[in-house]
Amino acid sequence: MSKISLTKISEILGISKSTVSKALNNYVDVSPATRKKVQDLAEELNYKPNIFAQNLRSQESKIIGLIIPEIVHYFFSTILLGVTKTAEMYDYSVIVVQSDDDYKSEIKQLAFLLDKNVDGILLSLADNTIHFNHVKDIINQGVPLVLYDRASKLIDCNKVVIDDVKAAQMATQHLIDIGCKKIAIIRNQLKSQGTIDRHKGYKKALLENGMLYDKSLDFEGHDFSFNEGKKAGNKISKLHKDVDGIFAVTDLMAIGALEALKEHNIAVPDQVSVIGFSNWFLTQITTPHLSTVDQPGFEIGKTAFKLLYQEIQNNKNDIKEVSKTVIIPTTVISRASTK
Amino acid sequence: MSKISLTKISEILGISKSTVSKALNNYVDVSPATRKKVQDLAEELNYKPNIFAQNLRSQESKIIGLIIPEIVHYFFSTILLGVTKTAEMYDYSVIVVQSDDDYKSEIKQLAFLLDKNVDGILLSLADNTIHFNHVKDIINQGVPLVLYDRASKLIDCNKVVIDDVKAAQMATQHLIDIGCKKIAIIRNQLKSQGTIDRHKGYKKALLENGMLYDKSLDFEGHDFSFNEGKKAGNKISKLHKDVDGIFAVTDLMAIGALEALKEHNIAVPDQVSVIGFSNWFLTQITTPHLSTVDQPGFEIGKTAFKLLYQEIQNNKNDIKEVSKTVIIPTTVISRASTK
DNA sequence: ATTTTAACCGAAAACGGTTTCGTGAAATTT
DNA sequence: AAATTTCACGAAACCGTTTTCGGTTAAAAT
Repeated sequence: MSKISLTKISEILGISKSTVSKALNNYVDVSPATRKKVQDLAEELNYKPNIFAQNLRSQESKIIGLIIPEIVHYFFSTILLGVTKTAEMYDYSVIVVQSDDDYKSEIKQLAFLLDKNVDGILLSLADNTIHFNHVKDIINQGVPLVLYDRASKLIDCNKVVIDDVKAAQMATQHLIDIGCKKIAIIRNQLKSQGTIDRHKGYKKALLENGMLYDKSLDFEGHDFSFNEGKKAGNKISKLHKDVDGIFAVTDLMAIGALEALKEHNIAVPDQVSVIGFSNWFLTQITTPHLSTVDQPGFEIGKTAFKLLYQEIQNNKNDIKEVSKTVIIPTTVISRASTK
Repeated sequence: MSKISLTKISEILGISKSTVSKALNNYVDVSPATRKKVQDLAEELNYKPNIFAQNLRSQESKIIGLIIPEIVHYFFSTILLGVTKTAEMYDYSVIVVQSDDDYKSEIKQLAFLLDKNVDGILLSLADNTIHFNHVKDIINQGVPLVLYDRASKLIDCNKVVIDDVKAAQMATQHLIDIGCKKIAIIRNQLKSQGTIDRHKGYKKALLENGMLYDKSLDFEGHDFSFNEGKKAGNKISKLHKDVDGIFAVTDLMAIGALEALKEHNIAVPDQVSVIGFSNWFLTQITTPHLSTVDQPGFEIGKTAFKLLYQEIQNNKNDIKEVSKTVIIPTTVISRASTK
């Protein structure tokens, strides 16, 4: 009934536990005969080394911590999946916590994870964190940490992000390519870096195609919800009957706009083309299906883990490397809402 | 730089590490004076006990494993959130893995978690697991395990589920209450217990209201996707112009049906009322907003953790309790799609 | 026949806590 | 004053593994 240990096996076989350990770990200084004896018995008794003892010895847990601003969220849960699936392949497991997109909570969760002695941390910054000492402290303590998706230039560490400017530019370019002449943008306030960059990308695309940025076509909502998107869509329908393209910085806003256009009997894509951002599951069940920018969450999670893993290994071998930032490419997905 | 340990503190203070340990853990047999000395120094040096050592001693990790069929899924990610938030309050952390809704993978993931020495496991059975020895074995080994959402009567353990029969019955009853006389059901094949039970509930509601179950109003799809829902919606629109109520066993199917009705210019809810199941985020952004049955994921996750926690405590104290099944109540959410 | 080398094994320390048990001194009771 | 109890502390075992460092034997080289 009781768990079997190295000592138990050594007692049964009448050899020392050092030898048993070595036999199981394929050390050279153990004879083929005893090695076989040991391995056979271990197999028979279904021996599993005690992880707690191994952890204590090696001072590592083979567990990483993942801090997510909001777990119940298509994009972030896709990242979570990418992280766990990749971690598994390296025999790592991941414990997940949510920061509720809040600075104070983020600090708490970091402390929670450190208390649990994780080998490293994956962090996406909360929306309202503007000071970074809590993160810098951890990095200075020598704990491997990589930022994903929401990073900050003020923190020197490995990061994996997308290029929001370029992605937004490509989305806008897509509208231009299909012939749109008057393109509106729907966004939330210019607070988070993501929104700021997407706004930049929109303007950049216009500029590079010799089109003027028109402030009256720039619609700002209070957040990036369905309702704010719908409000903006309503305004566009009423005020700008000549708008023929809409770029919304989130899929949710785009779908809101779609709804508003429908209510004003404006045909999509015949009169107005609409493109969103993120490629949420949602976009595949709207009518018409929504064109969007694919933000590959799984890939981001996978890459983030790999970076962290590398950092953990380097740490063990006292190797210092300069920080790098991996940019995951995004692609425009053209569906029925743009033509 | 190096981590500070009990021994280090004891050396600085010139007392034994036993006393230091006792001082920090508020044992009675240590004088107030030395207790204060120790606690002050520990505070000053920011001493944190080494979890690995504690784990080895206590043979517990304060970590539980959570197996989810599909992480990127509104309902399941809500459960995940409920589990982690509750676990935190008990100073437990949770490592998450995905079974991909597959029996073989489920077995692997269970082994993975056991290898990690988790204190207990939360499991939602994969769609295609019909043998349960892998689960029973673990329970017989004495590992605390509770099933959530997708459980089986053939496994004797703690469970937390919803009453699908009752929930579906209530949904159908809601349609009846608002005056529907001819109610169709849209569902997938009668394979998973969930679908079987929801189908039962539908028929039960009809029966109890003296309405006849009409096989031609029973629409079976190949899965529970948007498209299958839409197909069924199309058939209803063509074949049964007098149907005035639709119960779909998933929100996704309901939304598909909504789409089909719209394309046939059938007004919802004026001509047909539609109700879905699960209360996904989606249901709040359809037009009209979709009535549905709330399946409280957070509550399920929370309760599941609490049950598991109790089981872990009982295990430590050699208490055996009979298994119980907690049923989380569901509620009908009436929105614009039913009237 | 003696020395060197290789092959194999085990004792013991280390990781960092917790907990039992024993001991000496002081305080209290007879 | 002698016997008893209380108080404060420390030694040591323990959790289960890994790994270093010697040591013993047998085989090979001189």
